[in-house]
Amino acid sequence: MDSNPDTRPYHHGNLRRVLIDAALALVTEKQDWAFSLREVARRAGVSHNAPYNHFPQKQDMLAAVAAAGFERLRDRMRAATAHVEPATDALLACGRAYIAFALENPALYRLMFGPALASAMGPRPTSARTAGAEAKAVLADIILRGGRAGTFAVSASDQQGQRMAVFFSWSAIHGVTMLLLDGFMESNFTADDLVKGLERTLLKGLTPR
Amino acid sequence: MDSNPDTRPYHHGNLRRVLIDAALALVTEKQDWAFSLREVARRAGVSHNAPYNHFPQKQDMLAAVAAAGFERLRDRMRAATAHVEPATDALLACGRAYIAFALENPALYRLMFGPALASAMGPRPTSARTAGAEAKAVLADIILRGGRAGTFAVSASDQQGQRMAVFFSWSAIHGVTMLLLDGFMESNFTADDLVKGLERTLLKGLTPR
DNA sequence: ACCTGAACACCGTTCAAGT
DNA sequence: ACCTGAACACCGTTCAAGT
Repeated sequence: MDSNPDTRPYHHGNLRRVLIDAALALVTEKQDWAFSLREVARRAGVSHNAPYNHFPQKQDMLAAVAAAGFERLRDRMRAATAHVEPATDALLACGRAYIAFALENPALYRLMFGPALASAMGPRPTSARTAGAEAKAVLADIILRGGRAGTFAVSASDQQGQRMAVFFSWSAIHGVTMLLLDGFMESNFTADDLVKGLERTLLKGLTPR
Repeated sequence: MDSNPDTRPYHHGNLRRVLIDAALALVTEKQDWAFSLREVARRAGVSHNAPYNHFPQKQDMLAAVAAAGFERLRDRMRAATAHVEPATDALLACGRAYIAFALENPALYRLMFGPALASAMGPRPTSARTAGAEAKAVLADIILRGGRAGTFAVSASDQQGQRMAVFFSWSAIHGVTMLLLDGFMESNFTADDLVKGLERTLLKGLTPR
């Protein structure tokens, strides 16, 4: 907001948030998640060392941006599926919203599943992983709902079965999304083909026989 | 081989291959695909500019390494599925070999689906994409075989249906693999759970009802 | 045709210093 | 507690020069 060095206070106040937003804007504009810390600092109007007061390493900033991406994705999934019944419809709507988000923000989506997670495979849960788990929870809600209503073949008492259903549903959506972004989907597929395939993949393992 | 500057010929002969192998070794050793061009050159015992005679940009070297990775994956898939009958067994064996490869070479697998493809989404097919298509073809072979034998519900005449089946099968395997590498799979899943889930995901959409 | 060495602009990170 | 500026080692890329 206040980028004039004469009026800008020495202590920024909420630099952390400003830096994350600047990074998000950079990723979106250049469609490349490989931004430099210095460029983000320039965007935010601070010295190239100011970020180190909020992120010990560049990797931590990447993780924060990835977390912001997961939060946006989670909100999209929630908005697309709230109060949608039956659960089969909710699951498909969730998948469509998920893919739409990735197609609108391909570089951000790659960042979310890329460097931030790759180097954070240690025991401590990074912010990115926590935010990812929240997006996953939206999917879990839908599947549990469907299980309770008898729409899906997952019993409310079989917790391991529930976890498996959630994981493999997410896998299916994530796999389609990634191969789509990577250009491995035949270009003559129509949007209808995609929805039909998603339906097949997502529901076939869940619906009672 | 001949790293002694006195006996090594001025013209290397097969520097391109040597560079790719050095990069592969670096990725494997450091478990990080973000190697530097200069480090690869040092490994190969040449000046930091020698690679530019074989790769116009660093990105092209990344693509070449990714292509080498896809070739290895393709060979693994072939070895695990050649002469395996029926097609259901071949498909599951393929999925298991695929995941095993990714777990043994996580950094390489990330590279294959990461920066090399991300920046090469233009019209011209990069070496990485071509090699990826070859790995995909192994999957396609299995599914076509199963279709002809009546094991899978894909008719030999419905080419679009075949392509969809291949794409969504690959998506399922890729999605499971990626979320696994990213640590989004519950740690209490056993190998049996994984195989069971794979079976469900891969076969439910393909087997005749 | 293939490789080298100097040079350039840029980067992540550290450190002492300012407010 | 938060930010700045100088400094260091490193990087991708270019260019003129060697063989």
